[in-house]
Amino acid sequence: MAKRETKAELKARVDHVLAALDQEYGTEYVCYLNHETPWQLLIAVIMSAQCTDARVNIVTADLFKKYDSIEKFANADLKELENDIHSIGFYHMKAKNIISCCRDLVTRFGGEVPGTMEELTSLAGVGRKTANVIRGNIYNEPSIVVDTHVKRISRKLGFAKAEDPEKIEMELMKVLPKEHWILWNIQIITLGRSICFARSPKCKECFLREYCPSADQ
DNA sequence: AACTCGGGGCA
DNA sequence: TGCCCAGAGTT
Repeated sequence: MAKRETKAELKARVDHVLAALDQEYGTEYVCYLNHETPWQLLIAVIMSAQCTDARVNIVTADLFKKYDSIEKFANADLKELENDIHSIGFYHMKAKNIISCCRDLVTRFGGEVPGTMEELTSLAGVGRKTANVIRGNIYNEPSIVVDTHVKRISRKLGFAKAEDPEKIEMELMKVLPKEHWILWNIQIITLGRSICFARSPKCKECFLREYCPSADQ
């Protein structure tokens, strides 16, 4: 952008971007992580930190057969669980956090996954990103999931300029219509995996090209 | 704010 | 080989 755009201009551009995302990816909401229950989603998201959903899904297929309840995880042997999730990386910390998290779910929350940011982030291995996935998916709360894709693409589109994920969240809350938040998250992640790569993005093929100040060419 | 944890994918 | 990747915890 040559000159600073006004709030009205930004809002108009946001609307165009949302419409383009809807047209390209559709409005059907799909969660990438395999889960049948809230606690399974929680554990899957904890494991998804810094690795792809596809790899998490490979692990969870067997994992949720072996550990078919929160209590099984809460009483799991650390070394054994580490081995069970060995292929996803950061397995030591994640295994330790999963056990600690599930013990808390049993002792503090009656075996249920809580729904507030404070409660969720008090659990081991759960930060704002994971908490917002749960709030959005399980509790249908308006929640912006700021991962590296959302962070990068929000910066490129000029929707948020902060570096701190929590501040990005706040900036996006001001810009985006909240009924779109969950869908927007999924669409942005899809865009990030298919076109808007961190390195060598395919701007020429991007359907948001005309709305993106950072597009090449 | 910087550092650590980690294996898999890909050039 | 080297570099990147859907984060969170600790100092």
